[in-house]
Amino acid sequence: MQMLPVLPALCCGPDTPVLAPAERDVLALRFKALADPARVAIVNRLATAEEVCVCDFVAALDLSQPTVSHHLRILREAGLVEASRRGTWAFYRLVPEAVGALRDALGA
Amino acid sequence: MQMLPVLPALCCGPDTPVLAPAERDVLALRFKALADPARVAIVNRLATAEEVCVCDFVAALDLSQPTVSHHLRILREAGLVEASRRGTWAFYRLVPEAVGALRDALGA
DNA sequence: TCCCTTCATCGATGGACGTCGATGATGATA
DNA sequence: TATCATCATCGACGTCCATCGATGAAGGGA
Repeated sequence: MQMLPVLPALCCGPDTPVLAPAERDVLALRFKALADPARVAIVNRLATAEEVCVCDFVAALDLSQPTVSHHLRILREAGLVEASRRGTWAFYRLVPEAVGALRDALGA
Repeated sequence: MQMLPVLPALCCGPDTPVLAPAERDVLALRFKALADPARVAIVNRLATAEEVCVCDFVAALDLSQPTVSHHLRILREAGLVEASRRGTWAFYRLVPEAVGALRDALGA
């Protein structure tokens, strides 16, 4: 069998539909929220502590208070954690559904 | 009961041990590998295609060939994908164990 | 041998990110 | 009211990252 000269050789067939750009962006945004050692430590701590106040994170991590607040903000905007103020302190806890959705994205 | 003035009030008890720094770093590095829409799309495509050549990624994503090669390099160094050259083309496929380990890190 | 295709690497550039000190907002205490 | 503690926001600085054009390495075909 002879090949057509205008179609020299193909490594793969026609492309299958790609993941929708919107889904790619939201998934990347959530993974980006975990793409930092400090934020990994925060989520890990919340996974076993139910509820943790900011001052505890500042004491545990070796970071300044504004930096810790910055990381918590990123996790909050990604929907992975949620905060509630009681008196002087702010307590953070995990959002299990968001973490579960991220886990599902990595395969059944 | 009256409180000691030098210990005004505490929001939480003594800190529990944090996640080991080495583990935090390696987890953050792998999540960072997924913290980009292009790389999310690459992994998603590999999850349903078994083996895909670079030229297919260049055609599917709206990025230049060097940029695609750059993203594939990051995923390779994170251990999430592996490559093998056959003739002119380079084929990439997923490393299921690495993806599974990342999924396990998000909860049992 | 020469040319073409595929892919990786290099160098540069613009933008995003992590970090901190300073400041502001809010609640508790005296 | 005045003061203190907790926490969020702001502004700035240094570094890392995504992107591209240009170049190089390697293989296939004429």
